[in-house]
Amino acid sequence: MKTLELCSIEELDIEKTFECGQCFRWNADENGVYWGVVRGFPAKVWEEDGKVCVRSDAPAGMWRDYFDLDRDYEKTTAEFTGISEYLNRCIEYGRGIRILRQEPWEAICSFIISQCNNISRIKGIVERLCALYGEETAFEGRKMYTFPGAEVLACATEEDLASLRSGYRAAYIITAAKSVASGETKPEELIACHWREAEKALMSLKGIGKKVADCAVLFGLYHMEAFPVDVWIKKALKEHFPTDFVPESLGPCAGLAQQYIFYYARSTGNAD
DNA sequence: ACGCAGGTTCGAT
DNA sequence: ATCGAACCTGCG
Repeated sequence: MKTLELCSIEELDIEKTFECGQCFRWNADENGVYWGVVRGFPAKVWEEDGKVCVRSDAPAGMWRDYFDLDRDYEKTTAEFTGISEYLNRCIEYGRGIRILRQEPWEAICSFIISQCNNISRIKGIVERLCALYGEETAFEGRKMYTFPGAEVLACATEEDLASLRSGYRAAYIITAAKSVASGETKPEELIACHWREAEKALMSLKGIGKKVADCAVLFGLYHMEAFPVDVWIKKALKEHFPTDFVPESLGPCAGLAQQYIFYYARSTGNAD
């Protein structure tokens, strides 16, 4: 077990990053310390003396990758700064957010669950899923669970998943799990190919439409071009962007812009 | 109580 | 192509 000083709190704002809606398994305790499990490793993350610290057994280098720390966000953000006053405000408001490089299957499965749900319920379902089918690992006196692999869920039936209370999404989870477990869907290939290809492949699965596919492509397959459009983004686009706006105009990291807009729109609209 | 929540599918025009 | 309704569940 080791503690790492990861980066400055300017480079990474853990609260914004974990609460902006891109992930569902990081939870803050009463001290503002975040607990989660990444790629099988339980961990906690906190701020101390202007630094972000992380404690875990994960191999060196994993956290820089997970938090996308080798990308220059100032430079990336500059690509879509100045396009509109509104977008500038979103960028300013979301400064410190980083796009997490989540596990492919976890992202696919989590965003299937996210459809037509609010964040607290999504988190509840995901937590029950991990407790039921993930591996238990002890960490600083807490029981934590890994995200179950597709091969495990591929063997489950809808009845098996009933206790998750995921509703009609249970069938979608199983379909996707079977596709990944059988090798019909190969996440590594979807990471390597063009993001439109990955989007198309995911959309061929039942229960995955454009929005869920784009979330998985952005957060789990690391294609920063993807620009998921949900009700909040739709509303923001309608109210603050020209009618002929296309996400491609934001450049190769449109997905980051999406997350700034989403976070701002949701935080200032209402929220759960 | 009853509509709605980070959508998607299916059947009817 | 486009348009609703239906789909589980739970929270306000």
